[in-house]
Amino acid sequence: MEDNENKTQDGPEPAGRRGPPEHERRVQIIAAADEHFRRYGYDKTTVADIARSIGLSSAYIYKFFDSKQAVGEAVCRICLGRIQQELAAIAAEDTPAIDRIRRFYKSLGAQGVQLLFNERKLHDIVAAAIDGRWLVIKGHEKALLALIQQIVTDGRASGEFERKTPMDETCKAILQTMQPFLHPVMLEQNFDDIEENTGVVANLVLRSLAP
Amino acid sequence: MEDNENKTQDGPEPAGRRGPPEHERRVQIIAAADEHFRRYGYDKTTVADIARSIGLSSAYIYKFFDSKQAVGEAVCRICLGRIQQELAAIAAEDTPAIDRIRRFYKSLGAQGVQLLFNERKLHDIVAAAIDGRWLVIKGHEKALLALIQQIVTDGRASGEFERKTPMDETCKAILQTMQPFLHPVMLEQNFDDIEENTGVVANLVLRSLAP
DNA sequence: ATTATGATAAATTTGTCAACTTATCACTTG
DNA sequence: CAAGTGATAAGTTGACAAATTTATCATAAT
Repeated sequence: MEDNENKTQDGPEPAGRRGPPEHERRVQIIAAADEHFRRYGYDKTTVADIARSIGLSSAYIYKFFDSKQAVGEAVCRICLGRIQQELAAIAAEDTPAIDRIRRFYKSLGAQGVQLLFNERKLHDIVAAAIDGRWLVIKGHEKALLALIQQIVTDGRASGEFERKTPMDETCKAILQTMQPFLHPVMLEQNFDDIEENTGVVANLVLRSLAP
Repeated sequence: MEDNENKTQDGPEPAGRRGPPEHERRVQIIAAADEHFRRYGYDKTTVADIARSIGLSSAYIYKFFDSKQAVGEAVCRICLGRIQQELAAIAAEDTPAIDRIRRFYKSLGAQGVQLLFNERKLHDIVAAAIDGRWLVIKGHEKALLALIQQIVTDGRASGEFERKTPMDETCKAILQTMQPFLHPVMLEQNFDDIEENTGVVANLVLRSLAP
């Protein structure tokens, strides 16, 4: 069946796991949690709710996850994974790196706003994840950094971008400039001109990358 | 005596005011509020606390301010005004615009961290102001934008910076890149490598501004 | 007129305690 | 032994009355 939605994801093994790593139940739990979190929000769904919806006792959930938060992280990972996937597709395109940078910013902003408006409850979980320093977030940033590096590397190879600045510094700085479109709190505040802002920042970054 | 601390500030008249604009009592109220907010935080100090500390009834406070929030905005304005002052000094320096940009970022980050660690209660008020969309914040951003424009204009005149990109776009984009060092929530999350980050972003922006 | 207040309605916060939730563990079932 | 649960301690939340706080107004003093 269609399992591994978490492939674009970060590091080796997700935190908060417990028990058999590859297990049908684990998948079911995450799916049920995702559904409940989406509908009622993280706070309002109890572990018992999740367990009940797949006909289990809540105790059994803890055979697979350390805590409710760990389930939250798993759902969050999937959510961020979807965002990463679209961005990864852009990064991997066979188009000028300049275009990819621009589209990267646009997609980031658009997906952020989409989450904010159409999947508010998930947006809230991501916000909670950042606030609570859930480490799924570190993974997300690492993933973005890798995608940025991919584009910059290509751009340097093709002669579109300058080659003097240390790759690391360039990528770190670019990631910083994405914070306004990445961070839920910022999105909530600036959603009204995200489109314009992604545009002008992408332009600034591109001027900066020019050879 | 030493009154007008709010000179570097934003627009014409601060919101939430009421009654005589230039009045000794107003100054006293703000001073008392500043002291209480600093020590006990915005939430924990009551209008009565402020009034009592200058020997007035709380009703009289409302002759000068629309609401407790309006008093909060006034205090917030002074706090942000101090930050603006330091930044204005940098913007006005007679040094290469390149240096000023770099120092602008550094100062922004340093002052943000300083507020976070040494004046936590004021930091919290600024956070509340942003969250509640108090309009003192819009004023702050406007002021920053003006300072950025000042530096960029100088840099263009001196030949340090390129002249093609519309001034407006450039400044807006630069302000966006400052969000990670400007926004209290971001500062709380990234304080540990603010110094490095202001550095790399300033560098990125300077490469972008290069002619 | 300007400076100032007490009384007061409406909104918000605080404190309390019962109900609920999280997480563990010893235990059962197939 | 892998799959699964009931009982339960510790921690958290919800409901709701009491207390406090915000904000206004009519009125007094200078």
